[in-house]
Amino acid sequence: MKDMFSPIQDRLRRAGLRPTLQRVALAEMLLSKGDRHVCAEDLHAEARAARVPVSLATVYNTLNQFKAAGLLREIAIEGERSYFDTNTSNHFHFFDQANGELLDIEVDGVQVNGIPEVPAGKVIDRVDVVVRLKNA
Amino acid sequence: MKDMFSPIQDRLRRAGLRPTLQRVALAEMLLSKGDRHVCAEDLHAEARAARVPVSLATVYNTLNQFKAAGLLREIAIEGERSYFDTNTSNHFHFFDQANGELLDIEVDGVQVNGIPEVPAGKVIDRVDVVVRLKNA
DNA sequence: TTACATGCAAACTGTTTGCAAATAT
DNA sequence: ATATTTGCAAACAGTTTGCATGTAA
Repeated sequence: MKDMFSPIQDRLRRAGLRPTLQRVALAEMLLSKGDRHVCAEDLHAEARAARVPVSLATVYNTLNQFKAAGLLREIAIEGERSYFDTNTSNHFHFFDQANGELLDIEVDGVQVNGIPEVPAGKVIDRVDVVVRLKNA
Repeated sequence: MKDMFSPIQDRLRRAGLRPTLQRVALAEMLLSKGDRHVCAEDLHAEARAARVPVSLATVYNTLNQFKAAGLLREIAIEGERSYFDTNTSNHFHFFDQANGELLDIEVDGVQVNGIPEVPAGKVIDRVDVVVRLKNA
């Protein structure tokens, strides 16, 4: 049984990241229970609540490393904190301005048409769509 | 001639803001030369260069007041600084990730179709579209 | 004359970093 | 054994605020 590694450990290794206690724990929380939208502070609190010994600085560093490795995506929402999305596939967001909540919109069926020509020497990396909601 | 006020002064007054020296100068720079995308630091530098006596704190306060008054709009781009857009009409943006530049996309012809039903009790406030560019 | 606006410096928030101790390979 | 990672506290950037001074009405 000595070569049994968890899928999370393998995934970190493949991303070039050593599967340390903290990284495995954070990756487990982020990547194994469906799509999530987290900020550093929240994830840190959650980790501490789960008795994972990790500092806030390490949570920040880890989120950035995961983002650089393509395991997470940063969401562009104006405001104080940075948010990260565990869904790295092509999709859009509802943003509830009343409570700051984020919801995924699966991209099937959503289309953006009529985007004008991009400036010379540039190509489209991706298109972000945020549907801002307010109370009715 | 005693009732000759500049259009900018009137506009501030109508927004419930006293047309002080600083506010008039900033409004002039922002609202009278076409659409602009500015951050506080840049606007402050520009004002100082134009010999307008204004502190950075006042630039921040003024941008927030103008935003609250609907004279400006904040743009949701992840990153360090906040950006404000003098174009408050319905439009989208190109965001050049290589240099952080923003460009307006006029909304004529651009359409977003197939947005799913919004959660109960909520309505769409507006839809933000950011087309992220990278070098070809 | 009175309420509001400004400037300054200090406070604050979210985030990053330097360095010594701990851990993965 | 060695390179990497961690934690802590200090540093940092952008932004906001408290208070005394100045200005608009």
